[in-house]
Amino acid sequence: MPRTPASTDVFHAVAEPRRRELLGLLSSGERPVTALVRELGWPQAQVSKHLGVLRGAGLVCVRPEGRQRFYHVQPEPLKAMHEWTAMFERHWTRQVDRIKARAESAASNPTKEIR
Amino acid sequence: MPRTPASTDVFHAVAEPRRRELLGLLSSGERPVTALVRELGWPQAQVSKHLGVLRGAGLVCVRPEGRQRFYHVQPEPLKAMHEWTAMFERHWTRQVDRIKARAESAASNPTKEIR
DNA sequence: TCAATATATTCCCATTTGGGAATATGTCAA
DNA sequence: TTGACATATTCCCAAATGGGAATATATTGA
Repeated sequence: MPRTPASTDVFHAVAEPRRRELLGLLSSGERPVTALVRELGWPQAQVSKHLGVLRGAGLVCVRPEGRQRFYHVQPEPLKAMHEWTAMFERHWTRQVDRIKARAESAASNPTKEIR
Repeated sequence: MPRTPASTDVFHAVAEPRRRELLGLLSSGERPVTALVRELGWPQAQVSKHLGVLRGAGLVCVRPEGRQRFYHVQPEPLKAMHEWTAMFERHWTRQVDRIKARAESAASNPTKEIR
């Protein structure tokens, strides 16, 4: 059974907190690698490697300019993730409803045990 | 540098496609392990192991009943993921706008090169 | 052409991961 | 108590992962 490698799978790619941080940074605008290295404070090799994974997952795109490479976010795959999680939206809204109902019931019956 | 283990981190937990499948199944309602094994067709040990990871990440909850254990989705952590991806929403909506604008411009200037 | 700059890739290593098989644990029913 | 059933855990293994250090590649300017 082949596992889905982080190098091509969006979910795996963003599972790494560092890569989320990197993406977050890029979300505020296109940047060359040097800028990322400076802002993140990581070794350059690591930044490049993480960018490589994000690139493989289609989460970022490169625009070469001279000897620099400007990276920017490619949001499509994240949209898929967003939609997958949305599948469970009704669960958490329902849960909030339950909690609210419980709180209200507790407020009107102060002696009653909360459960 | 400690990595975030799949056993406690939501993003890692959900990075595994099998676990997404499992969650998807559970999203349609609480079930005992036996039912999951039957519906998924995986070895029982694997189902239990994946459930263990999901449990560790707070994504599912157990309700013991006799010798069975009923699992159900615990949506809170997914909400966090949903919100994280939402951070990039403006990117994909903007991108759609760009694509639309391009298509419209192409439609009104049929001879112009698309870029 | 040569040196400097920007970035990617390679090699090595410790750790984690998921699968398979076997086994342990807990619960019920006879 | 004993055996069947439901589920979790352990052990072993091959593969993948991220970090560090070093090195390769490409581009620009002197």
